[in-house]
Amino acid sequence: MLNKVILIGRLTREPELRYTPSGTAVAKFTLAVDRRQARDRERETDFIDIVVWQKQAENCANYLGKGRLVAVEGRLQIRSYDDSQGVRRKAAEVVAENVRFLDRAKEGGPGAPGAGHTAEGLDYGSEISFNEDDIPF
Amino acid sequence: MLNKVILIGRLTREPELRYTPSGTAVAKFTLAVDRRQARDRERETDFIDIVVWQKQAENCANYLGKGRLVAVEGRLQIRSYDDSQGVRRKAAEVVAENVRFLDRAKEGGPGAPGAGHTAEGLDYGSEISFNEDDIPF
Amino acid sequence: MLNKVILIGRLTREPELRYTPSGTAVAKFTLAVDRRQARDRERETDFIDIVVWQKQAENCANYLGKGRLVAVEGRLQIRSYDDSQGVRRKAAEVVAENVRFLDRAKEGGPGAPGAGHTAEGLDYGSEISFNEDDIPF
Amino acid sequence: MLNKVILIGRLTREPELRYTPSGTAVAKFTLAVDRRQARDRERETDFIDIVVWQKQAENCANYLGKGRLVAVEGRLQIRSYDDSQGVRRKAAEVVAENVRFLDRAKEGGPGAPGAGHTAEGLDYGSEISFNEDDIPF
DNA sequence: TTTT
DNA sequence: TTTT
Repeated sequence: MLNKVILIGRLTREPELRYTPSGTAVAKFTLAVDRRQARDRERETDFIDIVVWQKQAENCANYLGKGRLVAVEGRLQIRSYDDSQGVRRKAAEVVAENVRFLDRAKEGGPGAPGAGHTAEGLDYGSEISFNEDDIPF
Repeated sequence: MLNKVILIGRLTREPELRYTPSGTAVAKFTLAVDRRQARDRERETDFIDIVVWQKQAENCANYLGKGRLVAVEGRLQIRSYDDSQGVRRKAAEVVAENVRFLDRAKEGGPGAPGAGHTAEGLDYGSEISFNEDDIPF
Repeated sequence: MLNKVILIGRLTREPELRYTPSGTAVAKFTLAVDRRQARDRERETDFIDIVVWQKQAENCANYLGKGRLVAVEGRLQIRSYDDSQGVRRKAAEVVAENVRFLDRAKEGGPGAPGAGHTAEGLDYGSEISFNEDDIPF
Repeated sequence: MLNKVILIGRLTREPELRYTPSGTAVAKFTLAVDRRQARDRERETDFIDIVVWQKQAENCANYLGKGRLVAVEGRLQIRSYDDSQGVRRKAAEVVAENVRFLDRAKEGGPGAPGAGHTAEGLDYGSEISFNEDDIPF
């Protein structure tokens, strides 16, 4: 009924971009999300698989690279599949609805295809917005 | 950049439904959200104004009534306006992106226009969905 | 850095309660979380494993049963382990920080050890709270 | 019952730190949270008041300054009060449970009391953590 | 398999 | 009253 995940973490590698047979863009990457903890405990990290679709998949592939800090909003999806031995397995991933870029791309580095590219410059796709001045109350 | 609110609470009254000049539906209601607290402290409640747009506004007006339990997902919006004395005021409201109905309408009561109406039976509007079996990885 | 999950769904079975060697209570259960979707598509559901610790583990074991509707707030944890064939596997679960009971226990049914037990009657454990009347601004 | 807010934005000014009569630290600041929107629309921003208590209040006062990017997790609180004309008013603020610092302090600038201070170096206060290797399942 |  |  409600399934909402919000993560902030760093990409462990470049996003992988593919296309479905019908031509829809899909990107995958892994996010390293550090657990907050007492100073004296060794750091622990969750490595969380992210799937992004459509326009945002292409934005991620074009502008994100290893080590970049992002905020991901999405839903937790548990998929069941049979492995090569025919054993039923489960895979967990976060299907991102929004990916926000929280730091700048390094100059000339991977995920930095040109100067001046930032999340601000991206095409967010269509998003319906309303003007609250119109509220008839 | 990120502005996400998730609330669970009960409606304090019937939703009010209006239309903008351009014909877009808008509903408003107030949610009573109890704060969790120790048993011995008196109960405290936040009364939070909710605004809903379009199809969901009409769903809320048709199926929700006073006392109904809902989950609201949305964003916190702070509006500035000048009051009748010309003093600058601020108003806070949650602009709902999704309203989930968590209990059943009472038979024949307000917000229960007919038998068998539940959140499950509503038209959620268009929502793009992808089949993970198509993921080309 | 930030890892927040909020789910609403129904328990697929009774919670299992255990204790660590050091005596800490842990409960596990699975939540069935329906994906929202267009009316004509078949219903799909994510089955998400939940882990709860301490006082809340015991509350869940005492008051929750199969089919109960709950809201879970927690973090997504990805654990790595080696299976019986020595193959590295990953397990995903949501470590709950809060479990809210959204419907009443059925009379005399499982998860209903006595009359009048509701989420409202539970001991939430210690929670620091501040009185905003004290704010010195 | 559930009241969860997650924001990412920039401080509009230095945090103000005060103490209650009983000696508890409270900090206040305002977060500028840009709304995502189509490229051609003028940018709109919500200015959201944040209240932080205790140890985190002091961390914010010591390490944050104008323009710093943070993630805030908390709850939306609506307070009622009577203004100087005796008119009942409402104030909305987010009571932060966690404030994460998402960029580095500028060298020598305000909110940068010394070299090497980052969110990582802060004392997070006590946080109970469990070792999943202990899970008795 | 992993990020700062 | 406001941030990049």
